[in-house]
Amino acid sequence: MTTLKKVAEYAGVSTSTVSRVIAGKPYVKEETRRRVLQAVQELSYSPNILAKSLKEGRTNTIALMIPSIQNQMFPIVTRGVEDTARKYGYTVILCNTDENIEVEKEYIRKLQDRWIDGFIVGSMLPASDHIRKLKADGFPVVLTSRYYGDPIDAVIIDNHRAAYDAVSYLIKTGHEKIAIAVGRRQLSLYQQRLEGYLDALKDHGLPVDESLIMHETHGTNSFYGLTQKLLDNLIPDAIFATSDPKAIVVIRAIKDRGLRIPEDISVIGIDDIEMSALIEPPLTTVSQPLYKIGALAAKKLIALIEHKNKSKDPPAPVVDVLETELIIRKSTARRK
Amino acid sequence: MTTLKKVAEYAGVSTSTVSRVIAGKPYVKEETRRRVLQAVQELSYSPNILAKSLKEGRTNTIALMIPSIQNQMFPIVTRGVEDTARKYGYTVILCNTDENIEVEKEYIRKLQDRWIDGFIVGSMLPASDHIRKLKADGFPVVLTSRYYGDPIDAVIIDNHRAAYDAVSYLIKTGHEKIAIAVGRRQLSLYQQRLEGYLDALKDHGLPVDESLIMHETHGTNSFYGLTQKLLDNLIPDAIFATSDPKAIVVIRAIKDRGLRIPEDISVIGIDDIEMSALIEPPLTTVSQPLYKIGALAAKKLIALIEHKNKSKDPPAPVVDVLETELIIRKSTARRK
DNA sequence: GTGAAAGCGCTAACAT
DNA sequence: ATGTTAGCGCTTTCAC
Repeated sequence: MTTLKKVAEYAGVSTSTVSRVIAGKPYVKEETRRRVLQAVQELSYSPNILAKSLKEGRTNTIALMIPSIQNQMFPIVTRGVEDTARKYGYTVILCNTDENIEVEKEYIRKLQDRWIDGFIVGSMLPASDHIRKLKADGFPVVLTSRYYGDPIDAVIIDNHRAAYDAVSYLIKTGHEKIAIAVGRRQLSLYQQRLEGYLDALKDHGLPVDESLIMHETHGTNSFYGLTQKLLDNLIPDAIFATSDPKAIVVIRAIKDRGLRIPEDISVIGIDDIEMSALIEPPLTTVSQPLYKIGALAAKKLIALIEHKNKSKDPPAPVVDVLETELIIRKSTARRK
Repeated sequence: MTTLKKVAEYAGVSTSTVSRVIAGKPYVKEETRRRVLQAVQELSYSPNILAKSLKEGRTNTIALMIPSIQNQMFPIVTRGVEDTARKYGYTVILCNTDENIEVEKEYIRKLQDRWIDGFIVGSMLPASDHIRKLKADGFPVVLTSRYYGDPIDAVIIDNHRAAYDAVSYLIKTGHEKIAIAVGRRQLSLYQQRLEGYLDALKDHGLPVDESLIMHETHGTNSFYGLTQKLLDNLIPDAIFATSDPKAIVVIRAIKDRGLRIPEDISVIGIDDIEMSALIEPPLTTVSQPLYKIGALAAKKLIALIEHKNKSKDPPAPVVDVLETELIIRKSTARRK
């Protein structure tokens, strides 16, 4: 283990001089600098970040909290975060919370003790008061995807509008009996998507049929059974899934029932994950810029962190709403 | 910020006593212990892990290096790693290398400076000498998936056998013209899977037809074009994809050609990722225990780390070969 | 320009 | 059973 001290001895200077050279600070004679650099080279010294962090009170590490990396939305978001973090010299710690608020809390506690510089939270629940406390305690926090109106920076999409666009498209292409697969109601993003669906129906003069509304019971896969049950009673013109993973399960259920997509039933989703274009039929969906969401969240968080280092008050939170786009593929077709 | 010292003053004892109590060490009078715990409570003290790490020379952090979390194999492996790490009190840093050896090197350097306790490497390339050096320098390292016979702990599957099983199954169910989609040759796991294919053919008296062998050119998606080109010349009985993501692309290409699966062409893969059961038709594949691979790798790595703390010599590396299993679904059908 | 020395918060001999 | 003290490796005043 080569330390600063050894380099100093080797170069015949003091540790503070070496420190200055390493940090690229001024007020070092050119010749001295050269000698130190030489020593660094020859001893192949590299600084101990831990000691540096202890001294400086920051670790250049951020945490990314998500429900689960197995949800296909998150690998892309994660790449956005990680690529950006790396670009700025930060490392990221990945935390899967499984929607379990206790796991989330435990992570927060542990990471605070580690002096994590900031948090990107994609797993926020209405009850996640520990996240709010984090922010209130002055920790840099950026929310993604899930946002409940708190005074915290966030990167989201307009969920109501994405759903409204999807359902309007179905209506305009002649669908009338439109079912919906809604995710957990406690997540406002699903609540908003449900409302987008309801409003689209209303605005186009279509009635709301409660029996066409499927509510998630226990995970995404529950839509397999729910769809089967729905089909026992009636065949809708279309099913709007409030996320692509749900759409994929819905499609599986429809096919296992011997029905064709889009001939018998159209299916539309929201997300545009990688698989959406690859499944059969390729899924019509409203894309959200997942990579960009991650990248922007990371960028904002890092800005917050650097700002904090200059010890000003935290700036007023800003919520970025990114654009979504309807991607028409083969899982929907004109009716009548 | 509450520190040990403040707790000590508050409780009217020395810092070492507080340290002892926190660490649960013996030789502390029951009443003193209670008083300290009380102080810890009231000041809501929690230790600074950074300082502790600096002192102890270990960080309870491990790095997981993978090609990309966007490759659908890795979210599952990652969950295995992370769940296990958390259970043992470790945090994991996620590193996507994009198969870029420079990125890998940069990560290693950065993480060494951070005093990462150990590495799980799922991105090993034949040229990854920096990983070998890591191990040689005494760092705990565990390899997953990719293994080139180095004296390093590893968790892998028998690739030759997995491929052999897949192809043998095709042959036994009447397929003769069997094409193969082979991943990058420089990765021995694909080389081995190719050999498994070749040997299965040989053992069953089938000829090898070079024109049936598709080699990956630039990423998984290149198999879309390769498959199309293959189908221009001939329609094989089956296509063996050396991984499920490749199988999914191959299926897309076949369908876009207007051919049916399995009626016209059977398709078989290796992996059994979550999507494999959901696509149309559900994919016949040889499953590998991805979660278990991650979990076992983490467990082994942690054992290595704890062993190292007792400062014995590192134990001889052991390579664990986990079982694979043929999962028959709907993408293959009996011929003739 | 450069060096001495204090201290970030903790642990672990060593003393008592 | 408890306290004193010397670092872990680094940065940063403050002198010179």
